[in-house]
Amino acid sequence: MDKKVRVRFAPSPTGGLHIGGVRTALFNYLFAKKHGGDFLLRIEDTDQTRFVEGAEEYIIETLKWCGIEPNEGVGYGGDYAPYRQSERKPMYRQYAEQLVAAGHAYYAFDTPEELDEMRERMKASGNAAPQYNWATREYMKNSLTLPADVVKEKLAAGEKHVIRIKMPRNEEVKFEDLIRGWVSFQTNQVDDKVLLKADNMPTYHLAVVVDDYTMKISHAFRGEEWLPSAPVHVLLYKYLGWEAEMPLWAHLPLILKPDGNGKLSKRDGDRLGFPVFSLDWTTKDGERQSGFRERGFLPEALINFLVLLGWNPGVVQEIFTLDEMIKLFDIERVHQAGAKFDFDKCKWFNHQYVQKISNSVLADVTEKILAEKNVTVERAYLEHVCGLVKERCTFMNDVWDNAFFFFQRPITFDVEAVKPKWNDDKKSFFDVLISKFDELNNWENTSIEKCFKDLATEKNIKVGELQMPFRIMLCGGKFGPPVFEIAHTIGKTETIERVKNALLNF
RNA sequence: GCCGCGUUGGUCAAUCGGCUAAGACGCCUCCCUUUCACGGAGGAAUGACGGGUUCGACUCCCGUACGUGGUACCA
Repeated sequence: MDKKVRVRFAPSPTGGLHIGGVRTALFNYLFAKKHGGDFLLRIEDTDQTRFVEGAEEYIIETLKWCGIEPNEGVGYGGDYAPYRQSERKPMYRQYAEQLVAAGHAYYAFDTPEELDEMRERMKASGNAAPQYNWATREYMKNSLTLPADVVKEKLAAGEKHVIRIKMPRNEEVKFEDLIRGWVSFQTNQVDDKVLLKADNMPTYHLAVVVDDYTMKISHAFRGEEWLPSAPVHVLLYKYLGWEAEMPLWAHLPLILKPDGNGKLSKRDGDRLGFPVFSLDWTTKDGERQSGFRERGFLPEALINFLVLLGWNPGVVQEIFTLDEMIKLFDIERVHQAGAKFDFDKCKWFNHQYVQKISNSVLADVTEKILAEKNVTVERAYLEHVCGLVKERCTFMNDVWDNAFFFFQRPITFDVEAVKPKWNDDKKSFFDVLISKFDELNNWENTSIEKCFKDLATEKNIKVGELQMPFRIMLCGGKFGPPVFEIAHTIGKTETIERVKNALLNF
């Protein structure tokens, strides 16, 4: 690659960041790192969206949490500041005017009501999707139809207007997408998109082109939903005389809903019982959306899951570190088809990563949960317990559910699992067991087990039939690590107490 | 409706014309464990359809169907 690689992540801060956005950022990051280039964060805010409180910070925090931080842009600084669209407002007008002067764009004075009227009229006459285009613009109020002096007057009077691109007739616009190859469009299929709105803010179309050009972006990755407007962008580069500087485009496949139709939307998460946001997010209406982080996901797991959604390195390996991803990443190996979000697989990745984390980190997370429940335990004990139950934890915050009986006596007992086979022989076994345990000097797994089994043999009862009641006495139910391990961990006194206590319930 | 993009098991997917079509998630069976889980061994399950091109097509081309995106002074 001869040009310096510079990619950008340009979310609009309209709400939190959903995983589609995270994946776009991730691909940008991997590509930039792979080629030793820059990864910058641009914020596409507008007058309407820039006031969504905390959205920008949320985006930055997400990238930080995921470990895919930009090295330039909002929050990071750089030579091409400002990086916030709202702060670049003055420069867009200049380029829009340049296009008008060159005859590639024009002023349009139509009010929203007039536009609606036009669309209604066209619909009535059989046009299903009326457009402001080469045909209709002749009947509208714009600088193409109005006399020059009238236009001048209107502008001088400060009349509200927009600037629209003048799409040529019967031209073919094509470009080579990094993922899809050559894509072509007929210009009469696309309408005269608004470039500059009446409030002087650019639309996305003008903004991407101007920003990508002025920020020297070399490769532009975005969701597939932008593909239909790509010809507008290509033409804009041409009309502005920047054709040679046009970035290489890659339109990423969409992430689809797991249950059928459409792309995964921000509202799908809580509806289907899984998060779609990176972090917890409260919308303007006060609606709470849960995030992967708070749900107990590890960023490495989320990233690993997402990177494989729409991309595959062609090796059997599935668990990758960020560095490995960078090494293997190849934009041309990104799929063309959308991929459905699979929460089960996502959980599987998380389980894999939870197994890798240290007991100490797991203990940190668990400590907070214990505090909420007013349980205090020694740190070393906590870490030991974390180690014992880790393999059955899918989430970081699963320890309590799998280990509560290490911290407090079981409140309920699964008596149904014991009762049917319970008898006086077994009861007397446990009565004796208590005293045998009491005499036991060495409270280690093996000695507890030996003591237990020896007594079973002596009483002529199958060990297996005794282990289950023992487990239920200690944990309350049919779950948990090996019983003797539990007995060893909670200690001799506690074990004896629990057996005594349980005997009263059986 | 029109335009764009896509289509290998339920899901993520490998294959760059030679296929007895990898692997993973999920599901099922068995082993380990008289708990749950982990681990191990197996299993069921895939090229949308119809035409070409070719000695040979999942791979290339065309049509159809289906899916999906766009069709806003939203991004």
